[in-house]
Amino acid sequence: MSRIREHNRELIIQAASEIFADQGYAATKIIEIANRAGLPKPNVYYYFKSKENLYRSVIESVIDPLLQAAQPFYEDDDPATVLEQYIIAKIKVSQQHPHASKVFASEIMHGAPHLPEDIAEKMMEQTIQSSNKIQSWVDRGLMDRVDPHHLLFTIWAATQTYADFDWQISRVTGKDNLSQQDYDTAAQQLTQLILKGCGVQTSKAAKAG
Amino acid sequence: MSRIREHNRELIIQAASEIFADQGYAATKIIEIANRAGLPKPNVYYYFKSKENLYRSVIESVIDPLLQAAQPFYEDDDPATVLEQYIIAKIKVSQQHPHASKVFASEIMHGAPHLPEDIAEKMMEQTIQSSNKIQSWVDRGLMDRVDPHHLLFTIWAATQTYADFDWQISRVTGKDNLSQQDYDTAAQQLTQLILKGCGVQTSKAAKAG
DNA sequence: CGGCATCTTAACTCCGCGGTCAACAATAAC
DNA sequence: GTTATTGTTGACCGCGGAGTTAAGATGCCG
Repeated sequence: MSRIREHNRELIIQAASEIFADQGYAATKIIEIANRAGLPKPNVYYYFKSKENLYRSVIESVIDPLLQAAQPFYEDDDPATVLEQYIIAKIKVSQQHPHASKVFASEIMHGAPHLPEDIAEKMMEQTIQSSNKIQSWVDRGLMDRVDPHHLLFTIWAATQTYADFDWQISRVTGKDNLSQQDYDTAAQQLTQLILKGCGVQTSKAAKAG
Repeated sequence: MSRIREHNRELIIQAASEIFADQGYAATKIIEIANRAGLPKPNVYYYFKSKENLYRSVIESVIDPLLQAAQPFYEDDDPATVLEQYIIAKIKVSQQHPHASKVFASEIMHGAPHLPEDIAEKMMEQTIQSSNKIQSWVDRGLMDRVDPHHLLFTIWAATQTYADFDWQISRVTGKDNLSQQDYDTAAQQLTQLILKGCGVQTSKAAKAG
């Protein structure tokens, strides 16, 4: 893989992720992507054979941050710690990968017609693990008797909303872009809401001991 | 407006809202809408002059339930009552108007390019009213010092997710469609989460007295 | 330099979909 | 009945965007 190839593929994927996020798959024109990348249209076809292929490359290029966010569930067993870290990680994804988040959201809203099955499975696997862990906390009396699935749905929705519905959020807050402080506030308030709302025993002792 | 006209317009709008929700604006073909409505394509153009016009009609046909959901904020002043009723109403919209919800979500995700400004303003107005009310509860010590905007974002996201991301929810829960019971559980758990999580004084006394 | 691979570009094809039209059928008005 | 209005239909047009091609430019080895 030559330097030029690598470089141009990156340019194109970056441009594509922005435009796919902005307009959705069907409304996106290859020439727009080419223009944003500063390249002629046939180059896009030279490096990626088709629009669909490019789209899949975009999705694949951004899976990692999305999957990484679930790490806290594998690294600890204290509900307060895990849930807090998970929420922070999720909001960070929305903040740092807004395009990726939107492409994914749009994809899932329309029934995930392009999502490779192995990726869908990986995410499903993570979900099962996370649910089981939450259930175990419930069983051990470390938090209220919540339904793990509904809890996850709420966390996903509340964290992703900062990327997916940024237009709405801009309008309501009156800011074109949220500041670091805004994201911190969001994460902190949501953490508080979830922990307190689920009656999580915030036992730092459990971690220290 | 003749009977036939009224009837066919309804058929088309119903079909259109399903397909727009399913595929998004750009990916939707008029002939698909016509087929689902059981009419030839030119009829769609006879009753609605253009695709864009039809799309706007779809949006307008479903504004009411969306706006109605905010009623609880105007009918009461007890935080526990209002928030509970609001969450129930919002989830009911997701349950009863899944297509409408999706069309709106998709529209907003892409920067609301087709949303009539007067509708956007109405929603903005509601948001301001709701925020102010929440702020007044905070000021009166009826709940924790939460940021009203972030609280609303969370409620919106968590309630809409049951319509917008139904594919994901189906996969995780293993059910093609959620039952009435599932929606009730979701509403009840989310209410509990929000009320407890925001330290809302659940004073039925305030209402009775 | 020469010779090979990689990259770039303008000009092109193809086709699907938004939108139209003109003739026809059905209904309503009298 | 006659006429006017409304509704239906198949065949059509034009555009714009996905994808192609073939020639030329550029880099990359000796």
